[in-house]
Amino acid sequence: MRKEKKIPSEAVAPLAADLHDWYARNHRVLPWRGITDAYRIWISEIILQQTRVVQGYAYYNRFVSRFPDVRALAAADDDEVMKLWQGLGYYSRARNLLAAARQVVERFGGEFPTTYEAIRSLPGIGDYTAAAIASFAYGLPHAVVDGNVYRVLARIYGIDTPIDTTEGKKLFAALADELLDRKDPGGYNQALMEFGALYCVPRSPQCGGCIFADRCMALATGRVEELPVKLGRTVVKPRYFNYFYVRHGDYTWVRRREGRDIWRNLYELPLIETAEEASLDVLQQSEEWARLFAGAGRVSVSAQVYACKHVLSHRVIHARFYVVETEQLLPMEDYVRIAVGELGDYAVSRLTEGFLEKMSANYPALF
DNA sequence: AAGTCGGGGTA
DNA sequence: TACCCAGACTT
Repeated sequence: MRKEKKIPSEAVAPLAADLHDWYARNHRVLPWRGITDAYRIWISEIILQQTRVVQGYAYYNRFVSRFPDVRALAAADDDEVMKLWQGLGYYSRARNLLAAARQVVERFGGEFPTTYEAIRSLPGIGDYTAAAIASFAYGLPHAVVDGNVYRVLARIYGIDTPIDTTEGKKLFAALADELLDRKDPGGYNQALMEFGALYCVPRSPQCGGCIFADRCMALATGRVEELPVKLGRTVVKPRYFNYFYVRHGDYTWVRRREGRDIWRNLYELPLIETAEEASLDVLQQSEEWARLFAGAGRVSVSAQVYACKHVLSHRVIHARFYVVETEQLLPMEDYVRIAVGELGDYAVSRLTEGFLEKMSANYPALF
């Protein structure tokens, strides 16, 4: 029989009273705070998934300005939504956002759902986001558990169960629910997260003046820097992308990325991905090259004009860019021909954006 | 339970 | 560098 792991939360004075007091004195003023519009709260929560406030701030303002309500978003063009999301990362959020807006219109008559279960059923909304919307917009008693909550609770209660395990997730969810202030779930949730974001920070928190210094197990045992525990192994795999900025007159070519891969629904230049670093010579002898430039006539290729390592959380992309001018107008299967000036209308990855910026700075004649 | 999906900030 | 950020979804 396994020993029941019970966190003795009764042994620690409840956090709510001190938390509310701290929040009143220290919280940031943000456009999605102090409102009850579930639509705007939802937009902010999706944008802020795995994203810092400073990074998402401008995106939020642009989004709610362009799409003031759920019906406006539901009617939006897919590419425009991707363009608004460009540079923010985790693009499935944008795709799910649009899909969810359309479901709100179809399933709920255009009114954002008002129960936890209904909210949770929308694409892109998991346990955290459903609890956030339900408590902030409707005052429903659901505890949020995000990275901040894991950290604050792990430290105060001295919990070293890894947070990225099923056991850890269940344990913290149960504790957060037990601690939730039922009189003000939304205010309590926001305060707990804000406390983690501003004060109980991952590294070098100033525990000296902490409002919980008298009851923090981690501080008492000198384990503040060790908690929370995460198993997390980040294996970074390399990929090799060879891009071609193809020109014929004022035309160039782009393609929308499809399939289960990074940057789905974003646009990119003609690409040959290789299993390892490849020279231009090798690329020119490949089948992909032949297929790409079939019917191009004489093809003149620049030397590599731009190269970089694009680092993602679990990938490092070794990218090389070349400029190609073709004698004939290309058929270029899979790619769409556009005027060079229209490049800016298409949502692209930060990698491609970086190349385009570099090009327009160094070779303005090509743009 | 493990893998995938971005980009940027911080020590 | 390594870790983290108002996580969700797929396999």
